[in-house]
Amino acid sequence: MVNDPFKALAHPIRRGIVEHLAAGPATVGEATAGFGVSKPAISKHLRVLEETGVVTRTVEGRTHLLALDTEVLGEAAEWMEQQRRRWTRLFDVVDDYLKEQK
Amino acid sequence: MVNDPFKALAHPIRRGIVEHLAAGPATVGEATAGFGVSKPAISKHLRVLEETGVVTRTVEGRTHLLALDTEVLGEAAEWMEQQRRRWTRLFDVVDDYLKEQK
DNA sequence: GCTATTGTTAACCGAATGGTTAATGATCCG
DNA sequence: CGGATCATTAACCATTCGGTTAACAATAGC
Repeated sequence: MVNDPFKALAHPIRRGIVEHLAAGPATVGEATAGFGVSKPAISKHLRVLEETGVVTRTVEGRTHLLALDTEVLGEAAEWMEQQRRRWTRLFDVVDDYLKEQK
Repeated sequence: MVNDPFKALAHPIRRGIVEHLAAGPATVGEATAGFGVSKPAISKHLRVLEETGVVTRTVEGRTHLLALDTEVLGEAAEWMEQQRRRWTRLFDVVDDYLKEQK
């Protein structure tokens, strides 16, 4: 089991799938067209995205409907923003201090 | 060369280093204490973070001063937020439509 | 019922990742 | 100078990752 959203987004093909699904739900074929890899390769990428909870799947007949589940995506983005802001705030404090010295 | 911020953040130790540096610059020893791996392992993780531009290094005597460079971090967070929002907006539209049907 | 379509699973392979120990560089300090 | 300290590089090893082909499963449509 993977369960790490950053790891899930570490591969460009997987980010490509997410980008496609951000426009709305799609079948496997639709969401993964044009990546230039075989179908088994795609299947593996999808499993990683599912395991982290980034993507959900609904089987409808012989096609599988994929959709983004943005909760995990949001949490990960929030983590990054939080780290960025903590550092930026400190940087501003130091910057102000340096300006005062002049 | 790695140069992919998502790949750089795919490893928990590397995220741990980023978290520490979000509190302010630190030496290698400070920023990487308590991860329970050898120093060469740490060196490799640092190289990955540097190659993506997430972390910068300033050599000062025999110690190396590390600091976050939040630009790349911000770009990655922005990408995720953008995907999330695009999907959420569509979801809201569909949701509203379904409510109207009642 | 046969065939095409959609997608997965199984088995395998090479390359990358993440870790180790041993040796090396470079600086500080008595 | 000589030792202690901070950190990297080199060489090696096991595991994971990302890809392949071949075979299978399940539905759709003639």
